[in-house]
Amino acid sequence: MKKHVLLYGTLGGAVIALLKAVEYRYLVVEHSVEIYGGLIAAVFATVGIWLGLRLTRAKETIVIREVLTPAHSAFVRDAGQVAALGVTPRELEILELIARGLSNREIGQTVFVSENTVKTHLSRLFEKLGAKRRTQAVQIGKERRLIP
Amino acid sequence: MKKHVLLYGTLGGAVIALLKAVEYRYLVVEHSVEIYGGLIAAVFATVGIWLGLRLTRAKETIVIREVLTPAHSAFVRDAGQVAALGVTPRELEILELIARGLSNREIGQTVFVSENTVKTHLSRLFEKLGAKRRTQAVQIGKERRLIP
DNA sequence: GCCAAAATCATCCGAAAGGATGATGTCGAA
DNA sequence: TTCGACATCATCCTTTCGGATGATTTTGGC
Repeated sequence: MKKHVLLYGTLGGAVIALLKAVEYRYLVVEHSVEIYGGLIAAVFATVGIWLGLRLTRAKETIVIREVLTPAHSAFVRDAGQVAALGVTPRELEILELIARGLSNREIGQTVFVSENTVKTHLSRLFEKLGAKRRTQAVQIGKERRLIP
Repeated sequence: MKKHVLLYGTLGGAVIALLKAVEYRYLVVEHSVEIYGGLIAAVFATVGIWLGLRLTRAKETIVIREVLTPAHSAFVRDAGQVAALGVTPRELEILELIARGLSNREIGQTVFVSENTVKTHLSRLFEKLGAKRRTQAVQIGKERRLIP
């Protein structure tokens, strides 16, 4: 949370500084309140939404997903297996993305972490699943009903 | 999304109107830019975060639609897809082994060909399926009913 | 506030995978 | 017999994976 506070502080400061600088140089000051107000509002609304999204991002992976495959019933994650293997939510999330065929880099980009982080998650996951390769991890994951 | 735009518009208008009203009555106009900027920033950041939270919360309320086809029916390879993509039997065979999590070397050993051969089969397969990685090939293969 | 689990990131290094290309060999159809 | 599809193998080179290790930061409970 500290990071966020800092972020806001800095951002606010920057915006205000920018406004001051601009005010005395290029823009007419008439009706500036509306203009600047709108500007600030827009910027902070954007940042706010972004932040809000980030805050809750992947809060819980317990969401049950439905599959379009017309041959199988709804997927229900086997919580027992998850607990027995000690697989964390993040690891599950990444396993799913691997099953979708993403590379480590792509996974990092979609969940907003570095490729390195993805790799460490994977290392641990492999160990927990007893897998030597990502394809094997996917196979085991499906077998144990960790992923659809 | 229209609702959000409207919401923001109205809110922005309200805030600015409020500011105007206040400006001419109670507050000193000196340094008002900073004060109002901060105010607007705070308000919109809050609203933004709140909105962001709402957005993701809604996303988590995923509905579970489901098809009621009987449990596992035997797998039937989609010959049409196979023909359409021009995938050869050997390539299919290897794709299945990949889906089981085998490495190229292991596949070569189980099918009695060299690792190099496996690789060329795979290269062609990837091209036909439009896959960049083996995991992706497996995903596509399952999707198109080339493999169970 | 403190602690443990989870998540984050990095670096080094070897192994595996993937791309590009060329060369045989086999077999069935034209 | 010639041609084309399929299968086989190789070499060179780049990218991606995965293992090992160490470290910091968040976070949830107590």
